[in-house]
Amino acid sequence: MVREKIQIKKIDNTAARQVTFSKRRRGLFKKAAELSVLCDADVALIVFSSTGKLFEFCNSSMKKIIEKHSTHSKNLEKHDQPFLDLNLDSNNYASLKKQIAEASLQLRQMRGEALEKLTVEELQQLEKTLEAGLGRVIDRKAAQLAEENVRLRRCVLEMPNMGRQVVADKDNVVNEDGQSSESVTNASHSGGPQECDDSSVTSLKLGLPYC
Amino acid sequence: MVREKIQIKKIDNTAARQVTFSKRRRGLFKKAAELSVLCDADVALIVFSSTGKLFEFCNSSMKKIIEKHSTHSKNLEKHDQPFLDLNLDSNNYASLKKQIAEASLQLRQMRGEALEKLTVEELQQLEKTLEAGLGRVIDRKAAQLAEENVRLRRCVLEMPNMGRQVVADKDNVVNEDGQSSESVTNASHSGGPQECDDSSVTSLKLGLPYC
DNA sequence: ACCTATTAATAAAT
DNA sequence: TATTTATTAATAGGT
Repeated sequence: MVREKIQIKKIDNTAARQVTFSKRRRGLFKKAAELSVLCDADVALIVFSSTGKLFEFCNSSMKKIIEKHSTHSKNLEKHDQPFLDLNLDSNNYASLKKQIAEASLQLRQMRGEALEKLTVEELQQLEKTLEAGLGRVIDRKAAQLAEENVRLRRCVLEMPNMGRQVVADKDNVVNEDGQSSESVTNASHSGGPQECDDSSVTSLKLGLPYC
Repeated sequence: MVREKIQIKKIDNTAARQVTFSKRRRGLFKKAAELSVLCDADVALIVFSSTGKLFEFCNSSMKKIIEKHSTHSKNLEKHDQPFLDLNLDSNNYASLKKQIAEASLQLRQMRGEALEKLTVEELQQLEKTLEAGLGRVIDRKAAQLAEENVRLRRCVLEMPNMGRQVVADKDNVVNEDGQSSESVTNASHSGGPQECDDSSVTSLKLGLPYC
C-alpha cells in the first residue's frame, strides 16, 4: 500500500497494530458503505478489535441481516432444538440473559467504559479492584518469566560448548533477522507473534533456539 | 476511484451495477481479511447482492462472532423479541451458559484470579487492558470530583457569612464560574490522569453538611 | 475477463 | 490522535 509494501501477517508491535487497525477499520467501513449504496446491497459488518471493542456497520438493520443470513445458513446446517430451550423455563432463560448483561457491564466497566453512572465511591472500589488485579497479573507474569528463565538457563548450561558466551552477550542475535525462531511458537499456546516489548521477555527468547 | 471519479449513489444501469458489485465486493472481502490478520481482529462480513445472493466472510466462526455481537448489543437495547432471537442459534440455552462461563472467567482473570493457564503473552495483554481500564477509571473519578468541587465551592460562596474565609486562601475563586466547569469537563475527556487520593474524597464529604 | 489511467488507501514518519 | 507524504492498491471505463 504505502511507503513500503507490507506483508499480510499479524503486526507484532501493539501500538503499530492499533494504529493500523484504526486506519484500516475506517477504510473498510467506508468501502462497505459505498458498496451498499452503489450496488444497492445489504451489508453487515461486525468487527471486534483484539482488545474486544465492537465496531459495526449495517446499511439497514443489523438484526434483519443477521436473521436473513441465519435463514440462508439454516438451509445447510441443521438446527439443534430451540424449542426445547423454550420449553425449559423462560424465567431461567431470562435470568441467564440478565446474568450475561450484568457480567458484560462489569467487564466493560473494568475496561474503563460505561463509567458514567458510577458514583465516586464505586469508582474508588473499581479502582482498587483493578489495581489488585493488575498487581496479581504482573506478579504472575514475573513468576512465569522467572520459571522460564530457570529452564532456559539450565538448558544453556547443559550445552557442552558455547553456552556461556551466549548468555553473557547481551544484545545478541536472532530476533533481528525477522521471525527466525521456531521457539517463539513453542513458547506460546496461541502461536501468535509476540507483542511484548518488555526487554525481559525479549531476552528470554534469545536463548531458546539453542535448546 | 479511477478513470473518472464517481459519485457514491446507486448505479442506475443494472449491468454496470453488477460489474461494480463484483469488483468492489472482492475488494471489500480482501480488506476485511487483511484487517483480521494484520490486527488480530474478529471480523464478520455479510453481503446480500441486490439480487438476493449471499456472500460472507469471517476469519473465525460466523456463529461465534454473531453471538458475541449479540451479547454486546444486548447490554444496550432491551430484548423485545426473544423469539426472533431464538431463531438464531446464537441464543440457545447452552450458548447462553457458555457465554456466562466465558464472561465469569474473564472477570475472574481481570481480578487476578485463575491466571495459571494464561501464557506470558496473554498476561501481557491482560495487563495492558487493566492498565487502560484503571487509567480511565481514575480519569473518571477525577472528573467527578472536580465537578463536585465546583458545586461545593459555589455552595460555600453563596453562604452569607463564613463563605469567603473558607475558600479565599485556597486556589482562586474564578475557577468556579461556568467557564471553569467547562474546562474541567473538557480536561477530563482528553486529558491525562489526575491524581486523587482518598483524602480528597474525604475532604469532599466535609463540605456537604453545610449545603 | 483483461487493461490502464487515475483516484483512493494507507505505512511510515512527525 | 491527527497530519503529511510517498507509495502501493483499488478500480471506472474501455476493450
